[in-house]
Amino acid sequence: MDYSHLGSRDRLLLAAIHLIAERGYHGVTTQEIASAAGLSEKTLFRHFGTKQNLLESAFDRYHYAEEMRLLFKEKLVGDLEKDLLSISKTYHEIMNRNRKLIQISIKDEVQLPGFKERTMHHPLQLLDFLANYLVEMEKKGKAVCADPKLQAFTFMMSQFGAFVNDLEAGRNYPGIELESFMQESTKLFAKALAP
Amino acid sequence: MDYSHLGSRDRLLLAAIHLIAERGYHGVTTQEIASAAGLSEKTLFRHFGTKQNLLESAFDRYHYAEEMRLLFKEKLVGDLEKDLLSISKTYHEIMNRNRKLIQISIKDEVQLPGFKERTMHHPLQLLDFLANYLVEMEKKGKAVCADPKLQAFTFMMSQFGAFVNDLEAGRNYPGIELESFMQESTKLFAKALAP
DNA sequence: TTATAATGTCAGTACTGACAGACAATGCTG
DNA sequence: CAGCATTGTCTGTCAGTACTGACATTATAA
Repeated sequence: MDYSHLGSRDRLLLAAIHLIAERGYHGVTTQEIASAAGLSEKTLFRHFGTKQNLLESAFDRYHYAEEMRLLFKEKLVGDLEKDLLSISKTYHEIMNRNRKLIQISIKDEVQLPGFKERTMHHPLQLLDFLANYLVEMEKKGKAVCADPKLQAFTFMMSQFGAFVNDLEAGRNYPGIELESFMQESTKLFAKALAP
Repeated sequence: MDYSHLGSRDRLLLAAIHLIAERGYHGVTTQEIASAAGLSEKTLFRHFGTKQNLLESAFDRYHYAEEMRLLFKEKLVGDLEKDLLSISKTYHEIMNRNRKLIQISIKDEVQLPGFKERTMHHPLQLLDFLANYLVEMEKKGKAVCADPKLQAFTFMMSQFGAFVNDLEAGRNYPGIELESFMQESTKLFAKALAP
């Protein structure tokens, strides 16, 4: 990775995220992180004091919910399949942008308080948005939802599962691309939820 | 955990699985594993030689595919929703029985060659089984499948996502139980795949 | 140019963790 | 009981690994 155009602090943060996501918190040394950032170990400690604080600072880069709120407010067109596809695409975009932090949070060997909470806060919100959306669609007669929350949850789990599966370089199931999964899964759910 | 009724070897294996699943390979010491097993560290090394070999031995306990093959051969009744529910239940049973090993394999900080392969081999087989099943159902006029492999994949991903989500004590999404998820998700897919 | 801030170097501390050897204690088994 | 296997204890080695301090070097900006 090339971090050369960034300031020292950012280079250290990115190197840490990259390496810890790959090998875990205890699997990486501060020396390695510093080298990957093209800096000395000393500089790392001057900036962050401790290894743990370095990781905590890295997590402050996690963001997510705002975009989703925007999506639900502005981009949906009232067509079940198209909207689900929009949601799916936005979801994967966000997840991929933060994929390394999410990887770390899944591995989660470090018991930094609030990590999981912080990364889970946003999916929870998405679940709410989606369930509400389904209720709205039902009112318009464009969907039938006996249990909107569970149905929204099922949709999210399929997307989440595909994302986790894709985390490991996506080569777990040969011949299946994320793109075509998004198409197919939204088509399936659109049909399942259609009146 | 109480391993007192087992032999030393098994106690060590179970303790290792338990602790490594929770805190990761590098997050646990051989000393801790031995103590958790109620044995001395020396005994651990007498049995396994190295920490890595201990983990490898633990992974030999992973099994999976045979049950699934049996399920597809004998337990399916030709009703889409019922069969999907059977599959879902068996899937979660197996995954839960091996949940700690799967957790380790997901965290995967250790690059023990063949770990991921061994745990991924079986889901791959399940995907095949399921796709074939859908083709059969289509022939009987009980399902429509434009792309059975992708559709099977979507179903599996929803189950896998729910499983991963449930891995962390299932408290990520309050108020949603795995049991009702299985009901709802299979119902949804049955409708999506119905003619 | 000069003062100041940011970085590097290097040696070192304190601690941890995987693993080995020697020997004693305990069990089981014939 | 005698013998053998299993385990415990204690001590130790060796290689990391987070983190520090002293001092030198470079870059930046007034």
